[in-house]
Formats: sequence, structure tokens, C-alpha cells
Amino acid sequence: MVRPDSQLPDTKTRILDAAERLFMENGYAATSVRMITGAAGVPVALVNYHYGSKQGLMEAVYARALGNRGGSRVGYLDRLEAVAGGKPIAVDVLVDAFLSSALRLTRKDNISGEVFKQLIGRAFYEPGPGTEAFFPLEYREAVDRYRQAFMRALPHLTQDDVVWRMYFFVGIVAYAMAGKDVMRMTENYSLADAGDPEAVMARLRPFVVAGFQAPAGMPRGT
Amino acid sequence: MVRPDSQLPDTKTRILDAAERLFMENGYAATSVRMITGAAGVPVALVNYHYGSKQGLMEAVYARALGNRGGSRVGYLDRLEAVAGGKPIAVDVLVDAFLSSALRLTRKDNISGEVFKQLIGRAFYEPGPGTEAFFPLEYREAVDRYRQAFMRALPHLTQDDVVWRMYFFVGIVAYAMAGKDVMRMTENYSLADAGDPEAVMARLRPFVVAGFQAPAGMPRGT
DNA sequence: GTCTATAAACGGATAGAC
DNA sequence: GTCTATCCGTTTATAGAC
Repeated sequence: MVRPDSQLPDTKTRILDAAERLFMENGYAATSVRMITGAAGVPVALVNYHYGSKQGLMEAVYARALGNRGGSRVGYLDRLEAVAGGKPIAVDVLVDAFLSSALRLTRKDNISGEVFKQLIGRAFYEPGPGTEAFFPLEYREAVDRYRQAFMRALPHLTQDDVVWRMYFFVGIVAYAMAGKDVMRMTENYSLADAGDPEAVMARLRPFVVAGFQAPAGMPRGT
Repeated sequence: MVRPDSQLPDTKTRILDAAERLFMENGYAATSVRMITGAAGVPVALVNYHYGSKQGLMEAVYARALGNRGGSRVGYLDRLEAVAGGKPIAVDVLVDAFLSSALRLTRKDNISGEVFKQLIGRAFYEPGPGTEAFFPLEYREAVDRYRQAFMRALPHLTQDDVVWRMYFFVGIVAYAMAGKDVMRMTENYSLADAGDPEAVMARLRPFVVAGFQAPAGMPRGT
């Protein structure tokens, strides 16, 4: 277990690293165990030895990527509300907080921020193991807390309005994280800052904030 | 080829119907040819006979779903611009037009609107055959035309701003169409109108319009 | 056009030596 | 913990009868 003088990570970690990248690039079903072990330079059998099955490996990938973020997800919001002292928090602050706590990455592990984000984004679209298990449990509380905060900040909106707009917000973020950009927008128009998460957030913020602050949507020809 | 008195479609169409549904539900890699032929009630060999390969079948699914929409995609915008006579078209009208021409379905074929939408949405997130080939070619002109129209309507924005906001717009639509709703938002909050495309569009419109009209995003702490 | 039978390769998982 | 060899089911695709 202890190998302080080795250059490469141990086989268990190498498998996880390769799986993370390949699952992210191709998706779960289109990635074979042999592709993973081939990329990691280890024999196939080690996947089952270390992780039990392909599905177990996928779940380990998500477990490492999410790490111990469960607690810290609402921690930031807690602090904001403590400072606000009962008064509503401004929408732009909430949008930033939601983006940061959901996406911002300050890990000690060796996973890169880019990979993490695409991995999370993929969970929003691809059916398969690893995602169903923990996502609702981990995120449900955070979503509800933000919903309440947004409703306090936007008293002109109904709960349905707020939930829908959070849904759209999540959609934008997921697409920015995991989307294929099939219209080649960032390519055809050579958006210089496409690869920089901070820059994308800067573009995102005013769009989403204005969306939240928009008048309520008329349910039907009103 | 001609079977006017038969109750069921011919085998070629039945295969395409089943493939469309299963590819949509499970994704390309997770759907086997045998699942498709099993659902269609035909022997496996007919897939290769009619479509050459599994990939050919996938491409046929997309080809039928997109149909002859190529020409009509910018047709609506053409008419709007003719009516406007050189003056900018209002943002909300452009948003509606983009939604309608990209998503609204008035097909004569037997494909359902729901299936079509999820199929297109899936193209935005899943790597695999069928999508790369035609999407840029079919949509590039439309995207560029709308970009120009949005820029005329929003003179305070740079081209990068407009393209980014169109990108966010597409992201919302794709997520609303194909997303897994992994946070169970529409479920936990029992959004009554989640299944109704028109209702979702009504919720979407004010959010996106306000987002487009927002002040320009500051590239970095300005 | 339709079907059965089969080919040839690949999938995940395991047994057992080291 | 690591690795080779293998099992066995499933995969796509095809050959050839009807």
C-alpha cells in the first residue's frame, strides 16, 4: 500500500484514472474493461480484483470525484444566510454561490477539475450505474435550500417559477460542462475563452441572473 | 414495397421504429441489434440487409427524424425579416422563432414529437455515430442567420456575447429535451406541466429573453 | 424480401499459478 | 497483489436456403 518512492501510482489508482478519462470520453456502455486496462497498462483481471465489476469501477469513479463534498455543499449558503441575518440574499450572490458550491473544485486528489466537471455533467444525461445511487440523496437538500433562498430573493415568483428557472440554470451548466457543442459554436466563432471555466462563469452569470429576475412566465396566453 | 392492405408497416419501417425508440431510451452503445429486432419482431439479419450495419441503422434513424427540415429551418426567419424590412426583430420574437423552427414538429411521418425531441437532445450529449455527419452542415447556416438577427436586436452586445448566449439557450433546450433531471426537480416539486412542451416553452421564454437582454458580461472583474 | 444457422470477434468475469 | 489463461455469454455481421 505504501510506495513513497515509486514514480507511477499503484495499479488500483491507475485503473481508476484511466476509467475516469475513458468513461468521460466515451460513456459507460461504449467503454470496455479491456480499453481501461489497456490504457492503464495492467491486466484485465485487476479490475474485478480491485473493484468487483465494471459497474463497481464506475461507482468508484464517481465516489472519488464527489469525494467528501456532501457537507460543504450547503456550508457556503449557511454562511451567506448567517451574514444576511434574515434578509433575502441577492440573486447574483445566490447564482455565484450555487455555481461555486456545485462546481468549484478545490480537491486534494489528483483528479483534474476539467475531468470532474465533465464527469458530473455526464451523469445528467447518460443512463447507467453510478449516478442514480447518490445524486438525489447528496443534492436534494442543497437544491431545496437554494430554492428557498431564491424564493426569498424573488418574491414575485411562484415556487414553480423558481424551480423551473433552477432547472434551466442546471441545464446551462450541464451543457457547458458535458455538452458536445454539436453546432460547433465555440469552434466556428472561435470563442477564445471557451476552455476557461472562470471565463465561462463570467459569461454565464449575467445571463442567468437576468433570467431569474425576469417577470413570471405566463402559464398560457395571459 | 406496396402493401396497402396490411395492418403493420413493413419490416424495414418496423426496424426503424424500434431502433428509434430503443436508441432514444438506452443510447447507441447500450442498445444491441438483437434488442431492436426482438422488439420489432423480425429476424436479426434484416438489419444488415436493409441498413448495412448497426451504424447505418442509427444514421437512418437520424435521417428520418430530421427529414427535409433543412430548407424550412431558416424559412421562418426569412419571413420575419421580410416583414421587419431592415429593422431589428424583437428578441422575444427571435427566441420564439428559434424554438419553433428548431423544435416544433409538424411531420407527416409516424415519428412522435416526443421521440424526435429526445433523439435530437441525445445527439447533443452522446458520442457516437449518426450525429457528427450532418449536424454542422444542416445547422450552421441557421445558427449564423440567428446570430446576425440577435446581434441586430442587441446592439449593446459583442459577437462573443451573442454567441455565448445562444450557446446557453441551446443548452437549456437540450437539457429540457434530453436531460435526466438527475436532481429530480420535476419529480420532487411535482411540476405539473413538465410533460407539456408548450408549457415548458412558456416557462422558458421569459427566462431566455431576459438573459439575452442582460447587460454584457464583464470578461473579468470590471 | 425473409429467414435460419453460423461465423468471428468481443464482452465481463474467474480460476489458479506466482 | 499481480498476472496468464480461460470460460462463457453476447455482440455484430454474413452465408446460404427459401
